Amino acid sequence: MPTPLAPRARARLLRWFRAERRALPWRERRDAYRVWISEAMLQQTRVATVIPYFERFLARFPDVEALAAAREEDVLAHWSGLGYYRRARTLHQAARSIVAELGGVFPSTRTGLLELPGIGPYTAGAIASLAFDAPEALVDGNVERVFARLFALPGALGSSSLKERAWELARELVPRAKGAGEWNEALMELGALVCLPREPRCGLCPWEADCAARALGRAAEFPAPKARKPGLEVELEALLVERSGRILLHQRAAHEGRMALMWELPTRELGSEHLFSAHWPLQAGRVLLREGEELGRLRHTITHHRIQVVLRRGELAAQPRGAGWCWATAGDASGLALTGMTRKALRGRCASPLSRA
DNA sequence: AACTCGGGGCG
DNA sequence: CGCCCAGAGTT
Repeated sequence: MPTPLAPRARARLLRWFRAERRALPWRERRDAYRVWISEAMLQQTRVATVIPYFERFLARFPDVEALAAAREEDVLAHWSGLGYYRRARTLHQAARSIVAELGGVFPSTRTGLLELPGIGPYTAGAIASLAFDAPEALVDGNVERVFARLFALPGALGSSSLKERAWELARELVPRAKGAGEWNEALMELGALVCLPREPRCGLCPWEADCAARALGRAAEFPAPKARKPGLEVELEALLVERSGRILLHQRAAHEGRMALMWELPTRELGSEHLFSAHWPLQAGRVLLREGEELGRLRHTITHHRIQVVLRRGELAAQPRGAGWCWATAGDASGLALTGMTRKALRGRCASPLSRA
């Protein structure tokens, strides 16, 4: 198969990247641990969102041993607000596996990396190439979009056909000897800075003359948009139970699909859909809570649910005891693994902002 | 192959 | 308000 991209074009991308690459915290030093944490956080999450989380996380868990030794709840607390909390759990499990089974040494091959929980095809390629400069390809949303335009590939964004074709091209194009990491990073950076989803800045692009979609005058039309379902409407009721300056929080069960082990205001779902729990959290089968006056409403969106939360004052019918309940001050709350919804509900009510030190 | 999982920022 | 983001795991 002929090389789909001329050597001059390849060199043009690298020249562009060396001139334009952003200074990002995880680019300061390239060890496997830092690459891994940044890649895990960056899954489906914007760079600007990740930066403060990355710095707090690295300060608290500076290496894989520190992460492995931490309690899961502490890891979750440092993830609170980032979303996709399974990432934090698999990160923690993988750290323990690396320390317990691999002597604290990071796998340096794609196949070795794929054995670890939370590391899929993209992240394995990223760690192998960025941290170890192994000749491994990667395809993320940026690369998929760049290739869809550069080669005018058919298929919707995220479709298996486009994704598979993008992986083939990525494997063909990645440097065999050295420089795989820089090449991969340059591709992603081009997607992040120039080959933007809505309005590509073709005038700034090192591949403007090479781009098939541009030649058709339809760069912005590639890739085809993904079909999306409308979010389901959900109405929740959350209770603010206060006692001597503290707020009652409830911890979601470990087996909950969503946001397991995260802390939240006691919550139930109104209406009949029951996409969330329809009842107040119980203790030994007993109802502990009664709802009082309405305090306000807020909107929150999680993946496919559009949620309206009615915030009410709550009263205790019995004394909550044992694990799964806590009385938190504003200060405590900043160190807890709160759900985003609870964080939002408490914002402005807590004396100090919920910034995690 | 289709679904699920958070949350935010921007046009 | 819709769209998309340095995806992975489950069904």
